[in-house]
Amino acid sequence: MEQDDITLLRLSEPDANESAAGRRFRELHDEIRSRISLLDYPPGMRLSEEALAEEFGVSRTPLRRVLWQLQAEGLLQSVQGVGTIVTDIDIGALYQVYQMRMELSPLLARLSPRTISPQDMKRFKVLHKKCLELTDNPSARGYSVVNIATFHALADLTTNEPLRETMERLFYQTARIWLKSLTDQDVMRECKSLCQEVRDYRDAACLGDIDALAHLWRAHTSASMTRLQQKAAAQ
Amino acid sequence: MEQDDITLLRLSEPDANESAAGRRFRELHDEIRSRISLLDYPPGMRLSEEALAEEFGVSRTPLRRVLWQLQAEGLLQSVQGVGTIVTDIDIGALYQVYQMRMELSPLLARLSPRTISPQDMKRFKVLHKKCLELTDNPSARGYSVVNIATFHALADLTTNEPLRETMERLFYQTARIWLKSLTDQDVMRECKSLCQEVRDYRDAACLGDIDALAHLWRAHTSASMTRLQQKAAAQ
DNA sequence: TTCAAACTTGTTGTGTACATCATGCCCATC
DNA sequence: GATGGGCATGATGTACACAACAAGTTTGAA
Repeated sequence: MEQDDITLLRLSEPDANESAAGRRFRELHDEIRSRISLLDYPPGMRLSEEALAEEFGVSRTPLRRVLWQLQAEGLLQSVQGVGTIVTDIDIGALYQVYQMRMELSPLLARLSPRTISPQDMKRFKVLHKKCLELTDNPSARGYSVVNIATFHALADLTTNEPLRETMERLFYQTARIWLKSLTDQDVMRECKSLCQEVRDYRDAACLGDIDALAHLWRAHTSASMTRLQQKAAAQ
Repeated sequence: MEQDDITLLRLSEPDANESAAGRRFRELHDEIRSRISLLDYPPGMRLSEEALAEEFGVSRTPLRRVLWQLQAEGLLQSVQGVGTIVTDIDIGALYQVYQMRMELSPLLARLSPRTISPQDMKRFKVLHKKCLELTDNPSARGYSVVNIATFHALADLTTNEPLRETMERLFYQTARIWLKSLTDQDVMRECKSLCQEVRDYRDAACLGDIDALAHLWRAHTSASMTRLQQKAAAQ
């Protein structure tokens, strides 16, 4: 599955007239963002600029640009003398982001939607296949990989760049929260839930019904938020 | 009016536990963003990192962080060997941003709105007074100052940070477009239009009706877009 | 024994020299 | 006179040394 992880997660296609520096920046950004989202770098962890720079074979300067970008996106927080810390998110901010996401998802079908192509249908079919594999062998990390890939499959259905960028920004602010403090039982339940969700998307996509896709997305986002709130209240 | 410019435009309040570096970054960012929005740095202009660093009394390193941020916000574009260029915006991207902004403005009243305080009412009253002064002595720059301040007065009515940040980001992507290629007649007409717009906001604010404010905002944003399209079609 | 001050260590922030690249000018050549 | 190549110039990109700062550790005296 590791090879598929890459094809599922590496989604920002290189621009034709992108400079070498620009490409490296984007690759580093996506890589570190993945690690944060998959809890390789859990909230509260301190990252070392020097260690990361050495690992990626660059000096601190270009790496710091990446960390600043992730700080602007709300995933990192740098403090002089202390370090660069992976941010946590409190329940209040989480709720605000989810509220916003629920308002944005219907826009997928309203603002410059693409017509659903056979490639799109295949993409959702592959995602559903991954989901089935996942329910046979559930894992928090595997769940997150499919969850992120599903988001990108949906977000890529609009050609409205401001909408797509905003949805991506907000999604990654909350994506890692799911993996925190999930029991094995929770993981199993969430994997099944994701499987049903992706099946719904696949069916709507095969019908070419982007309006249905958008409303399904909103419904599932809302349900996720509710489950998260119930879990938070139970603790 | 110059003194009022400052009170109108400098709106990001300093955080209590903000580091010296963080405050300097925010101040530089707001200052350069203002210059871009007010066409002190018009689209296509090449900025010199070294010259800017010298002007602000810092080295290139902290200044480059500001320029990268503005690049991420779509206001600048750096190319090695050429320079840092103030971006222009094509009609297609402009339309996409406006579509998005029209969908976001109604959310002002739906996502965590504040109750309108006497300070808010006073803020809109002051804005309207500035508008009246502006119609007596119209200028493109004065129009833009009031326009930007009006945006912030509206955006500050929600406590939903993701919403506020997104609206701000999108607003500044299009704010400077108005000033480009406006005849004196256009400026006069737009100043009058802004005056009516702000009067509507003031009246709604004094009634404490944030729902009306949000819908007025959407309506005026839509009208602005329509006027802009008509002007583009006429050229 | 306790507590506080100094020190050590490791981090991010800043300044600066150099590398890399694009552009326009100048001059030799056709 | 036109044109193409080399070169000077100035821009951003990168690397590195050092400053500023916070936290833990040690050491000394009360």
